[in-house]
Amino acid sequence: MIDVRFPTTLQMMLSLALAQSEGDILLSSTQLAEGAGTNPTLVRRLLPLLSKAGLISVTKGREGGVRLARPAREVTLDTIYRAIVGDEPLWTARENVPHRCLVSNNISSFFGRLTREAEEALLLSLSRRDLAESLEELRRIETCALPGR
Amino acid sequence: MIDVRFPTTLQMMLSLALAQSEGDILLSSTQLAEGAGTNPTLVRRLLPLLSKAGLISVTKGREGGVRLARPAREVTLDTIYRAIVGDEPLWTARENVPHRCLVSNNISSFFGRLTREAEEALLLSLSRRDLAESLEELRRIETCALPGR
DNA sequence: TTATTATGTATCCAATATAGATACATTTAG
DNA sequence: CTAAATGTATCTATATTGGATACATAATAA
Repeated sequence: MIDVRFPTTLQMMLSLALAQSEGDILLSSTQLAEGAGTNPTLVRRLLPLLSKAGLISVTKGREGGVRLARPAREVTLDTIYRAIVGDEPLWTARENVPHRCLVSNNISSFFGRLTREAEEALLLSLSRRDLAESLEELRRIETCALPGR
Repeated sequence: MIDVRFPTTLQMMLSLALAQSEGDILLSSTQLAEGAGTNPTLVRRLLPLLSKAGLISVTKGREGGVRLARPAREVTLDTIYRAIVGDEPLWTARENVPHRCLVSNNISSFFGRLTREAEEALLLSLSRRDLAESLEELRRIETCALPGR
């Protein structure tokens, strides 16, 4: 099964940014799930990760729900990625490689370095966008997609 | 199950680069598999991808085997990644997201752009290393790991 | 020509990770 | 106290990968 946690979380965060811009509205896990085309359980599994990272603020109980914990402009997409993925490296090498030659002896260290470098490049790319800017991009996309007349 | 095709392929390519530097030696899928801690079947599933990408040259039949098709200096790691991963995007968004609002209407386009950008950054990072340079790095790692006296 | 020894593939099974569904404990506002 | 939200546990279905076996195909040595 394909891992859709990052795209799903990103859509949740964009929905929260939109709700914030429309007057600090709280969204429930059910509403977030319907918007993202998934079910409330998955949303409720993701919320604590975002909450621990300080990106959202969650209120339990009646009249509770979810909102962004910071202005949309201050939430860059790399922090969302990190909140969901955690310490998991982008790529994982095979374990139990026998040590027999220059390559097999040191592939693990080498691959670790390579992975960290690539990850850094990836996160830097994500850090160039924030939620507010992304909402603007969504608006531009919607405008472009309108049928011409 | 964790996907180890890229790390495995990278190790195979490094082994081939080492074999090349030691006198254009051919390696069999069995030898490559033993070095990488896997089985010949997986290696033989990966070889055609590298071959189609023009990175290796494979000879069937008795006395056959695998060698690099180009000098190690001219094989950058991004081409290896592309050969194995193909067109598969780095991240895949969920399908069947209902179109109901600014976010859900346009998330698919937005996420596609984001993914392509991140992928580009990733490949650029990989393109900074080639196989020859990587062998040198393996040698440096091995030297550093020697116990001091 | 024949035996040997490579790769290329098909097939099957096992292991693993994620998504989805249900249920229920916990928390909080009214 | 009730209603309604999140937090979590558990189970199942599904998809993907890796490993094993077998065999077709190809090419070389003898």
